[in-house]
Amino acid sequence: MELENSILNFSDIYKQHPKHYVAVDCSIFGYEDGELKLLLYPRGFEPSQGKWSLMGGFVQENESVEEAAGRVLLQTTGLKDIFLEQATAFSRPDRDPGARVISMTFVALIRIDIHDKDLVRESGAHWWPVTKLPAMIFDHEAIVENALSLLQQEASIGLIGNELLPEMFTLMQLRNLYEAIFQRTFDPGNFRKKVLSIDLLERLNIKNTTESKKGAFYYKFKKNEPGLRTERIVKFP
Amino acid sequence: MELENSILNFSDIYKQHPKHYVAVDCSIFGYEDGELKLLLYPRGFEPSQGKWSLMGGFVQENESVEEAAGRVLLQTTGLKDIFLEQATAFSRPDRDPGARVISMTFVALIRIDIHDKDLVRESGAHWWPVTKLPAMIFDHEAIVENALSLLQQEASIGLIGNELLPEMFTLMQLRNLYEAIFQRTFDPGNFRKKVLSIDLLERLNIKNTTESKKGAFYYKFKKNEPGLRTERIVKFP
DNA sequence: CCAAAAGTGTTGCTTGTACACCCATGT
DNA sequence: ACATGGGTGTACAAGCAACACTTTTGG
Repeated sequence: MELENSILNFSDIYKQHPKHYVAVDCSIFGYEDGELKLLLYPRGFEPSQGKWSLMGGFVQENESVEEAAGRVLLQTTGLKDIFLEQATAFSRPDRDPGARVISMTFVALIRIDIHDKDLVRESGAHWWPVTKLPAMIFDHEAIVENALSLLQQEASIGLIGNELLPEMFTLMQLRNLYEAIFQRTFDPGNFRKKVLSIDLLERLNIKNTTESKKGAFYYKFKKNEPGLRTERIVKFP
Repeated sequence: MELENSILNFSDIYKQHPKHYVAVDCSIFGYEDGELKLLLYPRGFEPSQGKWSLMGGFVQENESVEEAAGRVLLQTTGLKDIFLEQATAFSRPDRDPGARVISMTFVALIRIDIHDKDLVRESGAHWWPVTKLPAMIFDHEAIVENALSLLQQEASIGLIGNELLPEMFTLMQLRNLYEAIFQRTFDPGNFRKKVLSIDLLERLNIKNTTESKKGAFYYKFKKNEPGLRTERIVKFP
């Protein structure tokens, strides 16, 4: 981070260099009605007014980029302790026409069923199916593309769903989530066997009878399991 | 990146927020004498004088973080078009006691045999085997740990070596590289079959006779191959 | 009864892994 | 001759994918 330069004293070495706005932009994913969705906000001012934007904010003096992202998520969804993962930094000097802003991007997964819907609604935000995304400002489309492939990466080496599904879910719902993430189908029998083979789910003695005649057992994620991101769930690519 | 706020005009929205020093820190890996090595620089001034440091620099106004990393690499190794991959941002507000600096980190792979050895030597830099790294400044040890696991990730889903080995190499050398990266042994026969099964290497009609009695064919990476990071080379973890 | 999902079982193929075995040759 | 790595083959296990089949029950 620092070239040695013994003529300069301590603080001069930093002062030689420019400072930058650093933003965090979050690709917030949720799952609803069998679709993977992304939360976007309408930009309220020019340029690009009316275009859609990822939720973001600026990094302040006293916080890490992770803390900034958590703060933004709390402000916009009312949720604490959200699943957050650092993605790629986007930093082309001209990416934001308003100023030179370096953006650290994040993938956030939230359960649509428990977030603060009023908070989201009054900001004009909208959940967009990832298959039908609107035009976005700046390079946000590239950011989302990057976030999506990171999400697929995650879902392929570990079982995700704890962060996106309701507390209880059927294996069909979990499979539908994976089908939404990978935009392909999975064999129901094989998917079931694979998922149950890693010992991460716990079967409840309750059945969901609304989605099938026979009724399917609900499952939930075991507590205190170290999630082990080491099992291959699906082949990817 | 921006909350709507129609009272404020365009540029005020940015001016409300603080700016930050943004650094790039590169974990520069090379391969030599059967060992994976990391290039470190002695810090020339207090605090932490004498401790070792990753090579880094500050992001300037007119460059992306990738360009900044490339510039730093060129200045320190004399090499252009180095393999560079974004790793994680480190941003704890107190990570650098000199000032609040957000560091974007990179993994760089270079061929030790062709870099500018004089340039490196006169800066006091040293190639450290990754198994015997010295104490480093700030959070650089965490940065290196992160870089190492990213390197393993890369090596497990794609065939690396083009960036670390000489133009021509034997399969034993390639295997030794992988053994250095993963700190484990691989079965020579199985490794050979796996590596050759993805059609990325080209056998030359030259043999290396210095490392074995029988002599082993040299191989090189095929040109213009899209490197396809999609094949599993080794199981990881 | 039929459709539709739940759940289990079977089979064949691919891949990984351990290891045997011959080859070539410098010492 | 023998130790060493080069290179190939084999045999077994694990994982994956395709799909058959049985169960349950609402319409």
